[in-house]
Amino acid sequence: MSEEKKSLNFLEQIIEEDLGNGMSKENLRFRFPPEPNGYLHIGHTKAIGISFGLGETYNAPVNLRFDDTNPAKEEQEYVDAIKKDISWLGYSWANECYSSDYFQQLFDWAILLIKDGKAYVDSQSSEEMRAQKGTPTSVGTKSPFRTRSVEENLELFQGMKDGKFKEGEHTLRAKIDMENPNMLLRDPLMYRIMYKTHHRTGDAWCIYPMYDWTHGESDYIEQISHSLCSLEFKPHRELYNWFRDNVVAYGSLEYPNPPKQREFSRLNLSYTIMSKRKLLTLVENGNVAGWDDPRMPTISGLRRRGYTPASIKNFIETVGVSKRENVIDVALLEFKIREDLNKTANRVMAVLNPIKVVITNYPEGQEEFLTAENNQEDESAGFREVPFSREIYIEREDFREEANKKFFRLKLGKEVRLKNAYFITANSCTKDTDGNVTEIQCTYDPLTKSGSGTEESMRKVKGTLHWVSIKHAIKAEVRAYDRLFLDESPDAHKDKDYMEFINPDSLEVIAAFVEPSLQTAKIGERFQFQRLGYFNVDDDTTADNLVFNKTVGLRDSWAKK
RNA sequence: UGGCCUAUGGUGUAAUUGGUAACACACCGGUUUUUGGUACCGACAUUCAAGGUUCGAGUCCUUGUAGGCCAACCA
Repeated sequence: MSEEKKSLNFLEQIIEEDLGNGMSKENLRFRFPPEPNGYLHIGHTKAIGISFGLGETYNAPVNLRFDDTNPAKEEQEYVDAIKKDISWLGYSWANECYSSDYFQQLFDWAILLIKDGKAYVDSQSSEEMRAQKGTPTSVGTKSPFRTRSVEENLELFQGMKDGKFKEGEHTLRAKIDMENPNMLLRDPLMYRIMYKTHHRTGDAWCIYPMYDWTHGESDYIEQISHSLCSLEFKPHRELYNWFRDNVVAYGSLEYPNPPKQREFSRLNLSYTIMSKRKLLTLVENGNVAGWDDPRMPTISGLRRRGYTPASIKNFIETVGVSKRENVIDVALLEFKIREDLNKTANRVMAVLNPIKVVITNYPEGQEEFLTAENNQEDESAGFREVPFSREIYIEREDFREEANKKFFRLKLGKEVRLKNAYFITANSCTKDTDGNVTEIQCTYDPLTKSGSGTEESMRKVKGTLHWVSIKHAIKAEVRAYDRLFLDESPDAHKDKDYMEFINPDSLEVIAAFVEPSLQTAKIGERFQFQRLGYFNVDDDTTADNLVFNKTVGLRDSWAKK
């Protein structure tokens, strides 16, 4: 209704232009094409958000295609994890596709290219071919096998497929231009021999197609209109077009619409890395507990950490799409999860670093249940009862024997409010032989009960503290996380390895006390521990061991001093 | 001694396509507050450089400068 004219990003502009030039809206089709060789991370979310987002805005189908042309690196485990992550984000694909479904079609087209003199079997070693390839500043030279006859090429290629040769003995190459300034056009490899069992095709094939040959033709077969990928594939576009334009000659009846590739910049996040290979290393080195370790920038890690799909989608939307290199501040991601959780997470009280408080004028043995609002941002969240008694825990850092006026919390002779309870005044404290405070003696004012409406309860005090009743509190393990790397761009240093920046203190395990209502908390459930941050129940939780992950802290303008 | 791509506040993204440079985060300050949270208000700060075209340039032209990508039988 509101015609807030949302400005189009450059990809949307391209699509609008194509539509304006006569492309039918029904022909719009996108795809997200991960290689199942690792887990998806927040960087992939950008690509997912772009393609699936375009699918939503144009009501066009989006395929999930596994680019599974290298059985040496790919596994079913990753296929399953990727599907789970995309579903969790809330996207659904039109078709679940696999590049391996097209192996036969690709092979047939390769034969036609050979017959047309556009591909040949090379029988050199990879070293020899690399030497002939030239460099970015010097041209390449032709392979001695480049002029093989069509008949010989056909026979050798069939032999490759039939398993008559050893790995490395022959390859199939496109015959393009060894002197092209774009090195990808210097007779790129189309097939290599590989005796590896594929997670889907088993041992049916012993030659596997390369990325460039496979990807564009898979787009073509699926009739993808806009094949969107990240910037590093820009040089591949020429090759993408070469294969496409040659194959269209063979397939235009069955596949009328040739696809086109466009590139956008990938997402980088400060204080973390976004390389599957490097993330794998963290897992294998034991720097983290696994791909879904809450410190990992993987989707499964973020999920376990307590991030919501909505917060991640909002993040991606805010980040935008362009063609320039960028590093997004993690603070934006953190803002997005706080923004979401502030509205949806119920508030509870938990004490992470306890110190005992005895309310000396509260009758021994007495207890009462006080009414607490679950979420003042959401009226439908309702209320709960929290037990109060003579002995409670508060945070150790919420008490000082003496402090200046800027310290709003408990100090000797001063009054503070206990959230949802009473006002208390600190009168004295007990210390151990080292001088550490072990107990604080306070008195409470019975007339100040929260919600009682009394004049006393309306009194203004600067500080409000959270607390738990010692008798009623339950123990919980809290895992607090810090950033995995201490450097803003850990893998952007030419002279230093990213491993040098690993934060040795990225995980802190805390024995905490939480209010009893949390006894029934379910795995995955999210809460705000008041004044501390947002926490969710970890997968490791068992009947007798409650485990929380700290998703993110509250914004804290006091801690900054 | 190559080819391609990109340059807008600290970070990212916009700018009706040549017409007042805006939005979000971060940072700083204030108001409200039973979370030092939230909400609200305010401040700071920007077109890579130099020329040129034009009444008018972030946008067009020229020349530079800086950064990124490209030499795997990986994707």
